[in-house]
Amino acid sequence: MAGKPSTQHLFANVLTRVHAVCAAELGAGADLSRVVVEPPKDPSHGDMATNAAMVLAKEAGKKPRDLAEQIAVRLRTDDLIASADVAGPGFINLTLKVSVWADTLRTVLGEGHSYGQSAIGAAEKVNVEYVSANPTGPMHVGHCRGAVFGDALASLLVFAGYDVSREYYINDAGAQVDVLARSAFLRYREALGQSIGDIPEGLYPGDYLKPVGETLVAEYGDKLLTMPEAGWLPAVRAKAIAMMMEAIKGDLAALNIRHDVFFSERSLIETGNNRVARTIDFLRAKGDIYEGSLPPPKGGPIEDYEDREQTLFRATAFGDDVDRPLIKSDGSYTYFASDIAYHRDKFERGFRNLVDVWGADHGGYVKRVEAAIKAVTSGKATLDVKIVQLVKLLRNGEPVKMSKRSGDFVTLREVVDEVGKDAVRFMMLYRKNDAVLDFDLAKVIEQSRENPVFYVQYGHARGHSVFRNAREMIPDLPEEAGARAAFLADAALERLNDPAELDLLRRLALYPRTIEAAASAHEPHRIAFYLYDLASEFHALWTRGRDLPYLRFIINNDAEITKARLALVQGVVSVLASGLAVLGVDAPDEMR
RNA sequence: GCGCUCGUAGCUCAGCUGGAUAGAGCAUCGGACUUCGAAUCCGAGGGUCGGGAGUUCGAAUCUCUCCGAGCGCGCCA
Repeated sequence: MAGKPSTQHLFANVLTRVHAVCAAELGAGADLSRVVVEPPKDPSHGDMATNAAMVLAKEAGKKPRDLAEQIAVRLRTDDLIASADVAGPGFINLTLKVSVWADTLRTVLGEGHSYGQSAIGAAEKVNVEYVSANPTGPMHVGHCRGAVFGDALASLLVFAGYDVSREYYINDAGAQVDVLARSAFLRYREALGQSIGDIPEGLYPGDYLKPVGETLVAEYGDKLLTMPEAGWLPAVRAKAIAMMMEAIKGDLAALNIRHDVFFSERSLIETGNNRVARTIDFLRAKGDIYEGSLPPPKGGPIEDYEDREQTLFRATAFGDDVDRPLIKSDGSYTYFASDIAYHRDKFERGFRNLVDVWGADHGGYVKRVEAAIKAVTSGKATLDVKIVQLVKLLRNGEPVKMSKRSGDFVTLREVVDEVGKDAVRFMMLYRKNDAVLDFDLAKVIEQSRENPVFYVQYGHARGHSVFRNAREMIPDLPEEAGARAAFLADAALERLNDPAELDLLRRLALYPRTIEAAASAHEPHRIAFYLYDLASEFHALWTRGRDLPYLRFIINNDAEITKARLALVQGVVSVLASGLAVLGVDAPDEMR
């Protein structure tokens, strides 16, 4: 937010000041891009450290430590900085004035739920595509990681100032939706009282198609029975897809996941506006398409392999390993051909930043789509494909058995019903997206430190427990968060000077930085880990009050310190709620 | 065979896009409940960051090369 005070992001604020000093020292032309200000690993090194002198020494023609000392001299006059010391190979360690931390808390209280918001997105348009599960049945548990990841990433990007569109690509054009239609037609006959026996191999056997059959009866009676397949298939297919998408949207709603755009693959080839054909023409005009044959694949013998001439996209010219076919032998487009047109459509809708969230089994597909995007946008758009790895579903450490019979998979809804939306969402995000994840149905509902979902939510609830207790002493402490923050903002915050309290304040100051780093890396898991750390420090301070009564939040004969500490608790609660909201996890006021 | 991803404490994982002595949880061992809910906290031990080479002031992080695991590999989506 352009109008916000720069003090909201303490690290950015100090970096600006360091930059100014470096420019004064080296001249305005100096390249400051590698200069960073970051929290040192070792707290004895101060509050922040900068590598400025080491990065700039070569350009300045000076020894790093000498340059560091020159920069430090100037920094010492800064009104935020208490001391600046040169250390190690040329680090400048900064200790901030104690008043900075009270000011930070005032900022947290004043900004409320917008504390941590960033402007790095500069209102740029970003398209995040996620889920995109085939509309052939309800969502199963394998879908949920990408769904949660994409949704949280989108929220994170919004919080970081991007203009985000959440998109779902409906694969409603391939052979699998014809199979869906035939499967639904069987259920239609069944609903008309015909005996259909076992579902033949190759069709979808799940009971979830029974309502589709019943709906078809309600709409058509027995009229479809007399038609040839070519007669009924389009209508049955359309109805089945529509009903499957409704089911999927319901499953997603159970996880609080929504999309702005549902984009139909079929719509790309609609008569009169065949965007696949147009895209192929476009590429052909650029010379990126040719007729030729490919060497046989190496993975193993392919049945009915036939060397034939086909229409190929010159993917190798854009970094892929092999050129890719666009048209099948029956004349229809390959999935890839549609996908190129789809991504080109995103570009034409004005998106220059594209994010696709895919499952691990699509990893081999990344290079060709990246190549296609380069070709189709002349390198003007960037695509970041986030691959989410497999989820291993466990119960008490034992793998959850899935039946071999297809159609009998573990549905996403079953998992959400068993452990709750919050546990699913948090655990899906409490791991890097490209690492395999164990999801234990028994552990995620445990109420213990072992369970990070609980641990973080409990931190939030504990804060509210303090407020409830405090009302005996301060009856007019407001219930509503914003009013409470305002009520506490004028407390004597400089009395928060215990090391544990200062640690917590430093952690709060880190939040905007964490948001920006997570957003630019497209890594929402960093928020989850940050929240765990914040909750941990809060729990620690809480427990210290038991051994050291003077550290308790509520001190009966000292209203001033009590109010200051309640302000600290409010800051913690506020940031916990903010981070949890980005992840789409509830922040309860009490645990039941 | 090729491509992508991963390899960090006994186990499960972080490591802030190259920073200082690599951190948590679990497990093991030892402590703290007449409290602001101990649903928690404090402490100890435990590491050739898969091996090797390179890039530079500086590498778990970047490059190369081996080893090992997972995923994928013309007209499936």
